[in-house]
Amino acid sequence: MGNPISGERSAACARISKFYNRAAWIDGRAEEQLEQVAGWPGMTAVAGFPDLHPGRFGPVGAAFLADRIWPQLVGPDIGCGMALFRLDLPRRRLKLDKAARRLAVLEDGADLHQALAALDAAGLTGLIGPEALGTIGGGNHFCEVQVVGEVMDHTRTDLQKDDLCLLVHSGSRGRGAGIFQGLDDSWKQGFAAESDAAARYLALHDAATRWARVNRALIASSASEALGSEARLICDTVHNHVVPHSDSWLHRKGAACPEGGLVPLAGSREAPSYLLEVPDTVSEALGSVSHGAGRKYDRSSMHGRIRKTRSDLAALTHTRFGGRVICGDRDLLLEEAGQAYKDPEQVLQNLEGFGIANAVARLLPLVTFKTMGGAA
DNA sequence: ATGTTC
Repeated sequence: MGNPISGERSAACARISKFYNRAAWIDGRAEEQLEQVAGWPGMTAVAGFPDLHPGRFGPVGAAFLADRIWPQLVGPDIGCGMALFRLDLPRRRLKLDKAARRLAVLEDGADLHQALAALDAAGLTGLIGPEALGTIGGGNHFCEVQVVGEVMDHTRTDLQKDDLCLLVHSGSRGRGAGIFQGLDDSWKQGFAAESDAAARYLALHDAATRWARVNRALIASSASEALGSEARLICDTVHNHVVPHSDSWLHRKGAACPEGGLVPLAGSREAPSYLLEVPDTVSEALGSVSHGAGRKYDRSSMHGRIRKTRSDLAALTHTRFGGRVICGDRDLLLEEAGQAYKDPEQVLQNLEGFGIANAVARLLPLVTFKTMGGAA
């Protein structure tokens, strides 16, 4: 593996670099999307990562460099990302069922005073309100208590085996979706970088991205307080955004932007997550890396893959690691089952094989909090 | 993804 597998399909098509090999599980429709987007006007480089899977407006698990701004390549959940924290709590003091019950406070969101103070500290007062701040949301979002199973690289972390961590995956909730839906039709051809439309979008996008980061911090704060602990940030990495990059615009869709050279790779409730270090030495990767295992099966097909008897559904709330899953929404419970996701070990193997990431620590899921309610 | 989707 050494170099990314790249191909130039036509003069008008951006260079496509694929950071996965034949051993990776890649849906053919996602590759078609990758190739389609590479042909969009002004597209200069595209990178596909091993968590690649089909999305609504384009593939997820990819980064796109263009001379203009394409809001659909960021998608509705502007600023969505993953934040990893170390919990100041010995593993022996974590009782899974008790912890699972206590995490129900996440349903309420952040305390209003705390939310307003956090928004103010982020310079968002007057730009964006506190509503829904501190809530996880739906879909693939979660707040998960994890235990360090192994540290592979002690030079990049002070985490130790058996330390507890918190991995928070959430975004800008209704904010990003509102910004995206509020755009007029001109976005379909992309926004010229110097246009007023681009400036308006970017101002809203940047505020939503900062709000999402505050959201993840407040989720971690509520969760750690509920567990009688404190959370110390290790890294917070955005995977849906557009930012300036070498005189162009870099769009990340389900592709993580490392922070301090680190990024969490989310596995699933039935598989390990990883803390990765990203050397950023392969320019074709566009400063990006996989954000997780990536979906293997889409949501609707999961309804046909898992039986919906009471015992089958109950089995989904306990994992092979002895972990707990809190998800009162039955549809979401099976749509997000571990088997809906690719094998993160395989994703990691590809990332390491192409030299774009190295495992620092392996993290095992203990309590995956999704939502209390929504049961049909 | 979504103060949601009859």
